[in-house]
Amino acid sequence: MLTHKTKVDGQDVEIHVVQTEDDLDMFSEFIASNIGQLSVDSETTGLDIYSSRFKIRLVQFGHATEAWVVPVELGGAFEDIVIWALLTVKKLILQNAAYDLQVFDQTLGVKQEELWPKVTDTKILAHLIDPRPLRDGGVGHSLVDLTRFHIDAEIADNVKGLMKKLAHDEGSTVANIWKKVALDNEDYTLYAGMDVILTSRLLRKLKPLVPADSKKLVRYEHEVAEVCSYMVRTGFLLDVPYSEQLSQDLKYEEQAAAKIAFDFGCESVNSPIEVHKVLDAYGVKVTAETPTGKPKIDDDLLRKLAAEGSEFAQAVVDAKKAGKWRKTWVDTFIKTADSERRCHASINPLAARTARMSITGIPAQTLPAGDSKIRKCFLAEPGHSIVSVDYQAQELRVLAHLSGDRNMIKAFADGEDLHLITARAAFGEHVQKGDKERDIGKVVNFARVYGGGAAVVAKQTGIDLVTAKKVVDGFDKAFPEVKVYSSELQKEGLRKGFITTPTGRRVPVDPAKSYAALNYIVQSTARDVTAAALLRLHEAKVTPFLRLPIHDEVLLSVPTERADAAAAKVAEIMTVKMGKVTLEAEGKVGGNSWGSLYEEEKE
DNA sequence: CAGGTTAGCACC
DNA sequence: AAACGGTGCTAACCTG
Repeated sequence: MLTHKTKVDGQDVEIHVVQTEDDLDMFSEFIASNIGQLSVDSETTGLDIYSSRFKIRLVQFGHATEAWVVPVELGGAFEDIVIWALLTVKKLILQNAAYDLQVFDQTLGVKQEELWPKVTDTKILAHLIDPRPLRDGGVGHSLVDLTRFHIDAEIADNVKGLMKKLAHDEGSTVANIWKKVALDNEDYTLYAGMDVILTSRLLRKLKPLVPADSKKLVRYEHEVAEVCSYMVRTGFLLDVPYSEQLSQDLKYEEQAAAKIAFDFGCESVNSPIEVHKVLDAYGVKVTAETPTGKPKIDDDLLRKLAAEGSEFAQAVVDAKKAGKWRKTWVDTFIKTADSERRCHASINPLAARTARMSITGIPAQTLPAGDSKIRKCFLAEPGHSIVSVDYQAQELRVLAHLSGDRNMIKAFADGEDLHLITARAAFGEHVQKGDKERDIGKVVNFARVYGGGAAVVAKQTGIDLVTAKKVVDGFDKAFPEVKVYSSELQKEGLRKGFITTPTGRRVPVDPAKSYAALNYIVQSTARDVTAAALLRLHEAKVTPFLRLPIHDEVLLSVPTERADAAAAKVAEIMTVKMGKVTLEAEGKVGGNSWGSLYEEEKE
């Protein structure tokens, strides 16, 4: 057995590294004498839990002054004892539990279901204390960032530097070192052991910092994380032959368009500098600028030029689009699919400042919605249909409730068309459903939720600034209490530096952007409506059918013969009353692919 | 040259 | 008086 002795925050700490089976007796004594609570972490070959090459290497247990590192990669007794320890310790502390619990599930066969009820996740606590990432003025949520702020900056840098140094020593990179490094490497085991010691210390520091209002969110967020983690484990079935064909078709499209652009003298369509060079040579003046003052070459400009007959601009648009669709979507799906053709998107249930979720790996929140091509890559299970259940005008209904605006509440209660109301307040009572004035009303309704004004509306709709102002005023006239509520909220944000949502969540408000307070509370409350719905669906045993949450929507795969009934049932479970406003969910039943819900957009 | 930043584009 | 909120990913570009 190897023992590292070092100091954290001025205190002596010991990290014991199990090397032979003889060391396991002492390890199990450590577990037995700390059976109430320990922090846990694992080291693995990478982050691709569901790939066939993925392996677990080390598992670490520890408290504030002592850690044990077990080389589970060796299997046998090392693996057995770790499984026993995971199941035996009564409370487990982890930093980003969803990751390690999926690792244990996949590699050791310890089901997540066994462990979630006894987990405390320091990352969840950190987010409830301050949801901002480093770049937005927060302290970050990674173990290193949290250690730097709450424990000791030097230790944080040392730990971070350890793997960097190791990668350098071995002639590798930080991303690749994890699978290569020797299991008993001293830097590696020191790093591994330090992680659990720091996690234990973090829990102590973070617990008292969770605001009193947010305390009730602690359990709730662990449960949301749990349900999301099950969805990730299930994965989404990929139509591999279709995806491969689509990838080829897109590649062909991209190359054909890029060839045309090349013949105009543009070597790379993705380089704004290159594209500008060609446009400039043809006498096109670009007036719009990027934030750093360079000519702005975007889709808006290129489409305008294409519409005026520019073959070059059209080619650039086509090549860029085909390239993005292939590289960002289709090829990523094919690459990440496991041996059973399933894609496991990774869901971060608590991501944004507002607590909105984010989905990475397969960026499922951002697949093109105007064309079914990309979403057709994903399939319901054999014999199943895709079902989507989404909240109707979720954020506007949340706004109606929060602001208490009588007109808005009444409009929703009577089933009236909110976009029409805004349009009529601006343009007069003659506006009808199909009119373009109603579309402008819709843009204004959303812009108001986002904190946008007349300039934004003008740009988005193409109408002039004066008319845009008129419609924005129309909104304020139609729903006067929204403005009152917004300014009260701004004041609160400026006074306290944060606002508190109805669930008790603190959302920091930047003094230079106090107008964003309204959007924050609406977005965050809407997120909690969907998150709470996930918990009710889990309670109702729907989880095995869930595929993904997408903001105001939940996506499922359900047996085809029961699809209509299931969609109705899920909608019923999701629908909820908020004061005088009903947050109504509506189910849609599709065919075998996700894309089937996006075909032949009518109207 | 790895890793960070910028620009652009996909969504709610 | 006005104020566009939140995300992820890629290629190109920049920097230590």
